[in-house]
Amino acid sequence: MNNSLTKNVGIKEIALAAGVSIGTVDRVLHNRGEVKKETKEKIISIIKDLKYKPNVFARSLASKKTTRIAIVIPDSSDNNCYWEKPIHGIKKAADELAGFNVEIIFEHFDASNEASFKKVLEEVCDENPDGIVLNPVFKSVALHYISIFNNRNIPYVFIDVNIKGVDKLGYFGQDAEQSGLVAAHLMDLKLVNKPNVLIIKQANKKLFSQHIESRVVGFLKYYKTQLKENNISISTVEIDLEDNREPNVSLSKVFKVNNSIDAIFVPNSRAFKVADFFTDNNKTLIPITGYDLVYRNVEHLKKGNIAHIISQKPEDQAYYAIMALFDNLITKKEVKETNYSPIDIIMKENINYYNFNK
Amino acid sequence: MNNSLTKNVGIKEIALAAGVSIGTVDRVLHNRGEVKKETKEKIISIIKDLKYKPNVFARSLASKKTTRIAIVIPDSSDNNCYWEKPIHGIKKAADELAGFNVEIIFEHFDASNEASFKKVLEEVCDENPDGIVLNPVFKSVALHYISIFNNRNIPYVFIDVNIKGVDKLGYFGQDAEQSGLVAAHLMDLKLVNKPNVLIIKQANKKLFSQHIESRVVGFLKYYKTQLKENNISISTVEIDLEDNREPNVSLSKVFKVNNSIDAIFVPNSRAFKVADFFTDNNKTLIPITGYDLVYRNVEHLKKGNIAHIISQKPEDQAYYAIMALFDNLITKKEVKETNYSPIDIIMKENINYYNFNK
DNA sequence: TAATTTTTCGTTAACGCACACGAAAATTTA
DNA sequence: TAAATTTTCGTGTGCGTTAACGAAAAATTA
Repeated sequence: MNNSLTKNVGIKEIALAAGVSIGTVDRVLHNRGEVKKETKEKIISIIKDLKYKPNVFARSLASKKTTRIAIVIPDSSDNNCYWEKPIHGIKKAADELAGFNVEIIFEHFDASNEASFKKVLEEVCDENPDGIVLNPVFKSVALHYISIFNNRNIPYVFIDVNIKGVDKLGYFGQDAEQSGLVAAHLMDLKLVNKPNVLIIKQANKKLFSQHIESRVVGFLKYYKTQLKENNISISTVEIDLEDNREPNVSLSKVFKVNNSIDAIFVPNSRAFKVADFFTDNNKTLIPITGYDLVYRNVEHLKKGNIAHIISQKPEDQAYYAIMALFDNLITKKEVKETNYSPIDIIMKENINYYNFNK
Repeated sequence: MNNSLTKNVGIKEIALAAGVSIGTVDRVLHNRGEVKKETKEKIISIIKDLKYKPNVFARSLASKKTTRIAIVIPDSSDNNCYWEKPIHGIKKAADELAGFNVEIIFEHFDASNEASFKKVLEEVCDENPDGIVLNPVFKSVALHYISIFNNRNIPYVFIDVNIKGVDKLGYFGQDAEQSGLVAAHLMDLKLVNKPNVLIIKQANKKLFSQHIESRVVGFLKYYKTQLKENNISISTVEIDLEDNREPNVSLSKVFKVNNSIDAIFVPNSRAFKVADFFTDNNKTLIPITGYDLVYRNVEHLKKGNIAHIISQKPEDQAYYAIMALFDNLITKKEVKETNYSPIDIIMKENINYYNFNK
């Protein structure tokens, strides 16, 4: 439990070893020139030999420059209040980083509008921050700006949505497919006798999300891998939950045709709208499994109108993303490439131990 | 998102406002005397008014004294490997605190031996640390030493087990009773038709734990509050799971008498022993719900031999306890009195997203 | 009241690093 | 070769805090 016994070498020791002054050492450390080539090389090799690690405390004490971290996430609308969540994590990180000379540049865009995403990324480029936390929903646009970041040597991490094969520092989010498997298992616990399960997908193509698609894939996979394919009947309906008349219109139709649905899976954060449909119309409830602890989901969960919620700790994702990025910027500490957050299972009984944001 | 615009006040600003020198301010900050009563009070009020927060960097740069935090938890035996877990959290905290001049004094005792507990606390008293993280399993002994800590003004936090009504800084652990409710709900999902549920309690009286007792209380409460009392039959058996011949002997007996048990609830971390009983004897498995992600539980969970595990993030508990204590020691930041950790529901499908340690 | 002790306080040098300033050394120009 | 540049480097100050040292002020004693 003891910290390293060897005294940390500082720039003073390096200067001594190299036969120069600390000023010169400092110049090569921040390579701001004005050092003869040979001495520079000599100092560099000594720095490596002695395994110099700057004292972050002394550094942030002496330095007046602030590191600037940009955060690019969707704004939270009435229809997509999920993105309120990460803000709490951002605030927490900002609080802890206060005093570390860190400035958080907070940028948000309209998640249903690619142009808005582009505009925001343009602004980020202008700001030229030291690091970026990005929710890269629109892949092609994201890729364009990512190449700019790469050129400028600005490190970035992804949050919530991942893009593979790019030079990101890391990804912070959930294993979406696996979360679908969990949802399926939960339903499976509750259902018996070849049940009918309804999956409600988002109809509006503008809002297509690979992430949510993966949840459905995982859900279906469960029954395949469990060899229970023939033990269940799954139907799917596409509804535009952004439309205020929905899901009333569509679900009414569905239930007119098929009145024997035993459970519903909503692979996005709007399960509460489905629960509303049941309570508003005084229909007998059937188990609903949804995602994310947004306010209205929590309400229904507490009342028992929603059976399960899969949660992904969005606050933590934002918090850890920022902290990891900061650590990397300051101490060059490596960031794990994939940082999956837990797949939390929330029910009436344990909701109070998860619903933290004040 | 901008950090406070007001420049952080330092001891210099305080000195100016009080009309004294920084030396005097420093003296009251560390109350090392040699300050007139009136000036001391004046300075203290100014410190509060100006919301002074010491600059931890400058402090750890200048200070040569280390703050010493003692941690008192059981050692992990073969029969109780749960306590391996918090060590990871302790290591993580120690890592992050390295450089902040923090020394972790790690003390462990035999959880089945009150004298060992007493001996360790005596040692802690000799060490005279700046703060203590304590797992107060033996209440009466704990109370004795707690009064000593109070006298010496040594702050302490509880971990895993709580004692109410004492002057602790805070408690870090799970709401045990509520976790029993969750366990019951999980079983309820899986069972139908007036099932027989067996609860396996720890027989050895030396190991009595209020904490584990509460889990059973919560479990039973579920069926009461759900008005399902008459819809289930619950039997209890006391087995000393520390005994190597167990649970073989006792469970064999139980199943000889009653062969229609549908599920088993094990309110401690040794569900794997019960699972062993089934696999070793080639008995048909029934759903087992247990606690804690110790290695052998995880193995069984992955294979499907254990249905659910309730987890309580022991690493986090230790980590947060230490960090909160440290924060309080350094910045006098208040510690929330009750810090419940989430009641995590772990199944085969999401285990990989929780089983973090190395 | 003067001398002595005790209480109370201000000054100052670190801690490890960043960076401005100016000086010495090397190079170029006249 | 002397003067003017340019390159290369060392010195010194400050970041906010700690803590040692010693000085001033107050209290006590003679």
